[in-house]
Amino acid sequence: MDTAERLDLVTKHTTEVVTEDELRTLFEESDPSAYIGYAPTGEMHIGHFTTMRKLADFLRAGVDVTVLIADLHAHLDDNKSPFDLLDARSAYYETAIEGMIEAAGADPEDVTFVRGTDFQLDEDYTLEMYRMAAETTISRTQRAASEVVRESDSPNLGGLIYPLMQTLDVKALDADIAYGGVDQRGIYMLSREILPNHGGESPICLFAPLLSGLSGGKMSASDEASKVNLTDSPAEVDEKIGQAYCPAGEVEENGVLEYLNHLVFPVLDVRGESFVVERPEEYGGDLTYESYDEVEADFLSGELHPADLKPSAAGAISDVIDPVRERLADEDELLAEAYPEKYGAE
RNA sequence: CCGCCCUUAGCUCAGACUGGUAGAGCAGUCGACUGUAGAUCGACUUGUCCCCCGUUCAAAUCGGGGAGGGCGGACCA
Repeated sequence: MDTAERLDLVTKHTTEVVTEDELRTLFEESDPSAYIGYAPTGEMHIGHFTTMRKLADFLRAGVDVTVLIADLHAHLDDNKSPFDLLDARSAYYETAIEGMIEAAGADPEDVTFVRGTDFQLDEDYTLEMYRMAAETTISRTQRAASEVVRESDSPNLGGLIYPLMQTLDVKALDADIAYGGVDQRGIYMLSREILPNHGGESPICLFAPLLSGLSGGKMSASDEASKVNLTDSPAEVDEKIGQAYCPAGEVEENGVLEYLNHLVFPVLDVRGESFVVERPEEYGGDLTYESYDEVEADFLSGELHPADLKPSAAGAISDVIDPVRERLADEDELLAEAYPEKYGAE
C-alpha cells in the first residue's frame, strides 16, 4: 500500500486532520502509532462505535493502535464514575471495545489496551504533571476541556487536571497520532501547544465527526431517545429510528443518514455487502445501494422517502451492532458490576 | 475556626416573611395533521417539598438538630 492509499484510508470519515502535511511526512518516514483514549463513564453507544470503527482502517493502513482505558479520567471528570467502580467499568469498556473492533472487521488482538492507572501514577509522569499545573493557567485549561468535561457553576479541580493528564498520555504512550471525536479538539490543541515544553512532541490530530442526536440537534448521552445503545435490541432500534428526526430531502442534523454514512456503509463495505431498502410496490419497489452517496442523492431528490428508509436503516444498524450486543449479553456480569444500580442482581 | 446563603416535578425555579397537606416554564405522554420524524394545534401526566425531632387541630412554610453544596471572613510566625 503506498502512502497516498494509506493517507486516504486513515483520513476518510474524519472531520479534521491537524495537519495533513505532518501526517504525510509521518507515513513517508515510518510506521506511525496512534492512540485513542476513553474514560470509562456511562454505557457505550453508537457514537463510540463510529469512532471505534476507524481503528480497523488504522490497522489496515499499518498504524500501530493503542486504546487507553482512562480510568482515572473517568473519576476526575465530575466523578462521572465512582472511584470504586473504575475497575468494573474498565473491564466492561474493554470488552465492548473489542466487540466493536471485531464487528468492524478487524482483530482485537492487534490492538494494545492500556489502563490509565498502569502508568499515570509513575513518578516521572506525576512530576511532569505538577510542572504543567504550575505553568498552565486555569482559563487556558478550562477552555481546552470545555467540550469534554462536564460544565458546572462550581467546577471541581479534577476537570482542570484532566486535560493536562491527557496531554501527558500522548507522550507516555509514545503516540504520533492522537485520535478522537472532535469534542477532543480543544484538549489536543493544548497538547500541541504545551507538550513540546514538557519533553514530548506535538501530536498529529485526527478527529472523528460526532453524530447528531436522533431527536435533532446534538446527541445527548443522558437522553435515551437521542441515541442507539450497543445493548439495544432490534425492536428498540426500530422504535428509536422510527421516532427519529428525519425531514425529507434534508441532510443537516439527520441522524439516520449519519448512521448510514459513518457506520453502516463502512462496515458493509468491508463485508462486500450492499444496502437494500424494502419498499412497497405502490411507491416503486425495492432499492439497492452500493454506497452512501447514492442513498444521499436519492434522499435529496425525493426519490427515497424517510418512511421507506427508516425501517431498512434500522435493520442495517441492528445487524452491525448485533455482534457487540451478543458479546455483552454473553458476559452479563460485566454490565451488572459496572452499573449495579441498573443491571445489578435482584 | 467563625459567619452568611442554597436544597421543592426529569430540568430551571416560584411559593416560606403573613402555617390550611404545591405551582409555572421547559421536558415527557397521548391524539389531530402530514406516506417518517419534526413544526403546529388539542388534551393529559408528573412530587419521600434534603433527613430527623419538636410546636400546632394543621408544617414545604415556625423552632431545634443533622447532611450535602456554595460564598465570605479570620489565621498568615
